[in-house]
Amino acid sequence: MVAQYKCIRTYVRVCLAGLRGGRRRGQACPPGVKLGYGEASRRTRRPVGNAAMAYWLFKSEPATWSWDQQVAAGAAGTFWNGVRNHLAKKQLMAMQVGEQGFFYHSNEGKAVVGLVEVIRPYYPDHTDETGRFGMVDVRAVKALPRPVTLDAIKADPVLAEMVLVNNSRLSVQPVTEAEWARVCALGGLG
DNA sequence: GCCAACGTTGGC
DNA sequence: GCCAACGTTGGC
Repeated sequence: MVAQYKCIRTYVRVCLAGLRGGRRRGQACPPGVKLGYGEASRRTRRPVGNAAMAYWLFKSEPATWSWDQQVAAGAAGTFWNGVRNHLAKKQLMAMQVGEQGFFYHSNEGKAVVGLVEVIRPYYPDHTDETGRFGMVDVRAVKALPRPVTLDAIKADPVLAEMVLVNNSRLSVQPVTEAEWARVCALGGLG
């Protein structure tokens, strides 16, 4: 295995490049190779042993981009472009691959209709001429059996602190674990 | 760096 | 379609 590389240094460099992400090379680093400490933190940019997952909410006007379109995009997902607000950008930048978010229909519908998963971390938004904003890729995970309406969210004391209630204009929002569980329950999941 | 004017979002 | 809330812009 190692012999295919000119030397062990080249081999380790290739492995590290794979770990840093960017494009997947299709091959994990073979076992038995010590990459040294810091591997996990390089992978996740989070302290080792802290696997806390964050939750999010993505707003979209169905006339612009609907849940049905998101579902149709399938496992390959789509980029979530168009964010032009620095607070929303901050949320996008904090997202980790594998984290989930609500898909919320604003204007028409006004309800959480499904769950999405982040499948690519923050990278530049090619539709932003200023070059200041970025985006992530998301894919549809599943629809809520029962959409959770804004009215239902506002009526629920557990959800009184949701950003959706208090700063409804923010297009990408953080969601607490308790809020996540509650909305999922109201939607007929879990 | 303040702040008025303006534009946009999104609930109603 | 109205308008409150919020963010951005640009003159000073």
